[in-house]
Amino acid sequence: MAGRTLVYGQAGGAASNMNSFLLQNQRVGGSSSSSSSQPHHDSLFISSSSSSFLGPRSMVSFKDVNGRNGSNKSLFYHSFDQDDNVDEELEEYIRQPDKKRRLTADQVLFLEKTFEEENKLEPERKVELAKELGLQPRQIAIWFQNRRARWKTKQLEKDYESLQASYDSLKADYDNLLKEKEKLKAEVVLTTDKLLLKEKENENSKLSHSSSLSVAAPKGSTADSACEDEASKVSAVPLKQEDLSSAKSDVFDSDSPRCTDGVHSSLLEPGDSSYVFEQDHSDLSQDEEDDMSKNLCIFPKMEDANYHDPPSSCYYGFPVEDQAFGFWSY
DNA sequence: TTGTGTTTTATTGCCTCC
DNA sequence: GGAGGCAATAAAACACAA
Repeated sequence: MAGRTLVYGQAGGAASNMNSFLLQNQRVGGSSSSSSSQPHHDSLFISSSSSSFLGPRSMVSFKDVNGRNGSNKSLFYHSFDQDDNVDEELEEYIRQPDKKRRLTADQVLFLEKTFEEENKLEPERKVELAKELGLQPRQIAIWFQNRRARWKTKQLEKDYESLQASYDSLKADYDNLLKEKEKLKAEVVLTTDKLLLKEKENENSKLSHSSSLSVAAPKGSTADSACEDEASKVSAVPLKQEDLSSAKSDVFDSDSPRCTDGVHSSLLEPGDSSYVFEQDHSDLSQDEEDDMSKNLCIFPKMEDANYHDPPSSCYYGFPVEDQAFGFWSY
């Protein structure tokens, strides 16, 4: 956009009115590093005979931002009428084309303060600032533009750090919950095992009682025998109330040992003396009850002909593991 | 002193607004 | 259509380790 490109070498702007400029060696964050290939001069006086404005290379001295050493005209404006004692070498250096000059620390400080108050400049304010600092309005605009870009970058970094912290915190919570889930899952398995063993024990006592009444009772299936064998190994431990409530509210793990031969129907036989617990949905909302009716398998009674072949996805009226832990998933 | 990475100043091209 | 803002980029100035 050529129309916007400012030719700094042309006379114009506030600084062009100056007869001469005092250049300082003061640089932003700069050190008078010996490594610098540039000549160092505490102050450089440019002859007023030089008719052309030095453009962005023009650095105007100002001793004190607060104006303690300022002139009447401007805090940063020093006018000198002398046009002699100018080292030609220095002048050549100063006039070097395409050489960038950094703003002085005081100039930057002043601009920073201004930026704190207003990060965008009205055209009038821009010209005013340019006069104050002895710079081209275009330089002021560029400085503010670059400053806004730096501010934006910093802001993005802050936002990123903030998001990172939030993520870390959430991740830690998530990990803790996962651990807790595994712990609870293990408890469920343990409780389920206890409950199964207890059932077998009850069933055994029932069978022995009935066999004493009917001597020629038929022997059960192989699975029955297996369960009986297993149950016979279990000592008679009274079932605690907490075990029952835990088993009621939790779910069974598919990995846990089980007998699917139908003896568990005793759990759901309210009339039976060995009835362990009843399904209580009183504390469930209607929606939850609906969900249960969809997802849970209502066990048939002993008389049901299909009783011995319950759906594989059903177990004790609880969803099988994959579904059972679904509501614990995140 | 030199090589290299960072910061600052300035340009360019595109976009939006009036 | 011109003015001004922004993103991307160039390049000088600067910092610093080896």
